[in-house]
Amino acid sequence: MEGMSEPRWLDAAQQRDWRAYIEGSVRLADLLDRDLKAKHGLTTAEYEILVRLSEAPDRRLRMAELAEYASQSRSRLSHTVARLECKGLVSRGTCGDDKRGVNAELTEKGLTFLDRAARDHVTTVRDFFIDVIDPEDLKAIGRAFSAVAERVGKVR
Amino acid sequence: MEGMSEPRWLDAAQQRDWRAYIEGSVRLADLLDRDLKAKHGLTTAEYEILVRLSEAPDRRLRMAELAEYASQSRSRLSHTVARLECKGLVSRGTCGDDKRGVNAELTEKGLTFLDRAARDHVTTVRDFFIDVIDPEDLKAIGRAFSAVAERVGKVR
DNA sequence: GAAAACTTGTTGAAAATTAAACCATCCTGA
DNA sequence: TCAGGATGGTTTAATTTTCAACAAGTTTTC
Repeated sequence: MEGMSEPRWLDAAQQRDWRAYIEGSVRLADLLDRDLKAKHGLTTAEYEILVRLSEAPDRRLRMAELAEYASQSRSRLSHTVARLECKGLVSRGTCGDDKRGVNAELTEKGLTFLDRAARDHVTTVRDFFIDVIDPEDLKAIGRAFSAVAERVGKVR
Repeated sequence: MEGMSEPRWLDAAQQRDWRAYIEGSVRLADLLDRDLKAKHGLTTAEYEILVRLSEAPDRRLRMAELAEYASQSRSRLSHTVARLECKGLVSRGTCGDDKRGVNAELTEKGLTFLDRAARDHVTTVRDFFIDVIDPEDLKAIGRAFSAVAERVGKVR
């Protein structure tokens, strides 16, 4: 089966849009990273974990679920939660029914820490993303990336 | 100046769109990374460098420019180009006028290697991004992220 | 024309991420 | 019931990225 067919290349406009997306998203991610690190000593990955935990019932989730919500591999999550535990922002405990399971829980300290970080973060997101984009275009982004997430999800 | 004013939080729709973007973009990036690595042993960062070089006059650029085009720090670029040089895909030489300058150049081998990788890559981009998105929404993404890139650019 | 200030690119170590091996627990079916 | 296989999570090692310090070259300033 080595009859490699000619790929359908992107047309000029698609190419331009795709490139714009790559450049914009990389630069934005870098900025958010630096911002979060400078002001609160947090990685974006760490921040994401704190957010998901804060929204969970009892501010607690099993590692596997947390990994899913935060779009991280389990291995990565283990390392990152270990770091957050050192900082006292998260604590780990076994979960009742399944003895393999581990629950990560946001500590009191973690919650107040997150509150502060979230304020700054949302301001930056606004400054460099939301406020720069036409509201209709933002909706389009929501639609588009929901579709992408779903499409990619099927293959994981 | 510690009169921290209340941040303007995102409204429900903005929140939803922002989250969708984060999730979709992270999952897409992961997928593209894995795909490129599995099929060609390349990082996305490495791939990006090869692409920029291939488009430059004489397939050659100064490190600083390359860093700019590929949205990478100079340090990171140094390391990455070193790796690519080991693989024989890129070569480095001093540049004439400014003795501090270093030119990175795509080798013949690098070019043919990139050709193959690009085929597969564009196919995956199509499968999981372009073809999943309404054409009008893609245009919106182009507009929006151009604006974001410009906005972020000003602050670097 | 020389000192100060800045730019370019690299380096080495620390931090983070990925990949693969691993252990313990849980589930399934014969 | 118990053997085989799957699942959940951690761990170790390899790879990649970041951070800070640096050497060498250029520009500015006086």
